Amino acid sequence: MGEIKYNTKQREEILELLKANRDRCLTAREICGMVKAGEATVFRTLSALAKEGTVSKFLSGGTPTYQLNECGAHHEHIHLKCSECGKLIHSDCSFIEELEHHFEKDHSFKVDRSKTVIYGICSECGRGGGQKK
Amino acid sequence: MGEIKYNTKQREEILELLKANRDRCLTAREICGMVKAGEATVFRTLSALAKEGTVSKFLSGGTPTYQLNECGAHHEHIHLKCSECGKLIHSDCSFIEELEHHFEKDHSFKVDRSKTVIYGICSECGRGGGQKK
DNA sequence: TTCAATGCAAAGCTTTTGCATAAAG
DNA sequence: CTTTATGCAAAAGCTTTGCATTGAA
Repeated sequence: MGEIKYNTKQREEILELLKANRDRCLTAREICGMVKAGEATVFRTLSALAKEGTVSKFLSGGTPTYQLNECGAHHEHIHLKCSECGKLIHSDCSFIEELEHHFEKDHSFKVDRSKTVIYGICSECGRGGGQKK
Repeated sequence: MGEIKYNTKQREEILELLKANRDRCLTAREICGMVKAGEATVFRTLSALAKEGTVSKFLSGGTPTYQLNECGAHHEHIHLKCSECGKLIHSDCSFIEELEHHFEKDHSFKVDRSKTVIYGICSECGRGGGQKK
């Protein structure tokens, strides 16, 4: 299934799940558990979607995870990921442009927002001293 | 081997290898092949070093890879990684402070420099139109 | 109908673990 | 000596593949 030709329930369900979790990263395993589709289908679908650019694959705490790429390369936001609770925050503010501008101007480096993740501690965890492990 | 207490030849050799390849990402498999240490030791060492922040783990074309993080957690720089050639660039400029300040002030988000990686296309690849696949 | 996508189960990899042994301090 | 790190081999995980079957167009 290198390229997508037909639409199927399975793929739709996987996409629905990813949409419902736009702000989280899901592992392949989690997706398998949440969808009525076989493992092979999940992996095949995810890799087809990743190839298309519809989803992105990240490394979250050592484990590969997938997340909808609701933007294409041209959306005005970047991801902040909390190392404590795992939350993925979408930062939409205009600072991103400044950031891109800086790296492009001073380092000739074209930032790819869709892949970049800034790690740190989110407001909740920073305040409360962290919740989960 | 959660924490490192003793120094061993194996670990030294692994570190040497990583130093000799500061500007590349190596897979665990490659490292196994290039060092006289068992697989288990390589993995244990890499994960201990990653926990310490001495090395970073990336996802390079779908495969996890490791690379020396020649800085320590408290150094004034952030990493830029080229999605094209895989090069890891250390950006030392003061913009980092601005960046941290912004996220802390406007988003109450404490950036962790040692974990953050900004993806994009480096000057060489951007210019030449990319070299390797 | 036709051809792609699914599902299952097996195969292939990668990474982790248990335990006896070797090495560091 | 005491305690940690190593190595091996086995186990556990994750991802891919082959092939018959199902489902889309």
